[in-house]
Amino acid sequence: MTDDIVASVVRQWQTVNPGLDTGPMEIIGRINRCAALLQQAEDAPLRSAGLTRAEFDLLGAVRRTDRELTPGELARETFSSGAAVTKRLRSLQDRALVERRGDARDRRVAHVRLTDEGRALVDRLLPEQLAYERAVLAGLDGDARDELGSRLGELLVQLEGRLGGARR
Amino acid sequence: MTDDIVASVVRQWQTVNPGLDTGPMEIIGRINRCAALLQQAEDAPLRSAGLTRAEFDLLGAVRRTDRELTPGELARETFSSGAAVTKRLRSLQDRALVERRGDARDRRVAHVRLTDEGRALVDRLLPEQLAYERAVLAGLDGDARDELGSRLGELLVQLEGRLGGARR
DNA sequence: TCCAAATGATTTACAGGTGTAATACCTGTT
DNA sequence: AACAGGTATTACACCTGTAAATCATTTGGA
Repeated sequence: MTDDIVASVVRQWQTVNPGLDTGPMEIIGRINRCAALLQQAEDAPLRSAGLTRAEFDLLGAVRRTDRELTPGELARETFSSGAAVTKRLRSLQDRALVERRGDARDRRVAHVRLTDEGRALVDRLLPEQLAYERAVLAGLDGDARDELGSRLGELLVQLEGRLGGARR
Repeated sequence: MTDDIVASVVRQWQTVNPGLDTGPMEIIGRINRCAALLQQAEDAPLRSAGLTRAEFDLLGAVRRTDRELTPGELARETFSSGAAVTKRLRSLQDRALVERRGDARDRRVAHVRLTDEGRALVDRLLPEQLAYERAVLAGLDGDARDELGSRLGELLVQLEGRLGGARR
């Protein structure tokens, strides 16, 4: 049983400040650290396809909802600012991965959909990502995986409730 | 038992692409989502203290190791580029939170330490952060917390092994 | 009905942080 | 004395968010 980074960080804090209740770090520190490592690992294949993670998330959001989305909806769906979505859409449109269509009724809004190429790109990249993730998770046995997923789900519900988790 | 965001995203993918093995999303999607929500929540108190999260991480690294660190060590410790560390150090030094000292032997390297103010700031902010985290985690019972921490530790070891987790 | 104000969606302007790559400097070795 | 390798900084380009601007729609009286 080897130690992970967080365990050694916690030990350091305990040495330097023994009164500190470092309990939360064991969970939240690990979550942050896992997320950072995963992003680093998964960004490489995306970059080699010419995409940012944020761009991939945007394309994925359109793909999985299976209908046209407005920029505003995309901003909410991908948890980024409207301005960032605008810039990403321009770039993706220049590369013919998405198309914009104006709304007939309300000329303020636009509708975004994937081009065939955009859709094909997502459908090629997503299985790669999932395969990598599966490989990482193979180090845990099945019960541990199920447990982990459930517990994370409980925590995520807590977090969503505590922060304006307004959601459809 | 309510649904979290990831559950609904997974459902969307299953509807649109039933052949997809979305299993890994249940864990890794949740980790990413939790990390994003936590960072958003914890950045606010930091900003009101005039600090970036990255700056706080840097100060924390110096505080917990309890000795002077070089910029290079800080870059490795905080998982960011050397250039970013340089800029952060300048800014923190301008605010008198850290001090630089040149090495007598090897004049390439510098040694960074906290000023009294820097140390006081970390010691004021860290308990706040931990208290917030404790409040979030209070929604899970003790066994669930222990389980979650252990499982995340196992996963993190996997990830560190798979990526050059060179670590003391 | 008509118009002014309020509301709303999106885009543009600007400032700040980050990483890569190029640069400056230092050390130890041959 | 030159060079190979390591450390820190600077230059540049890019991405992001906040805030302001633009344009369209809806609303609430007169």
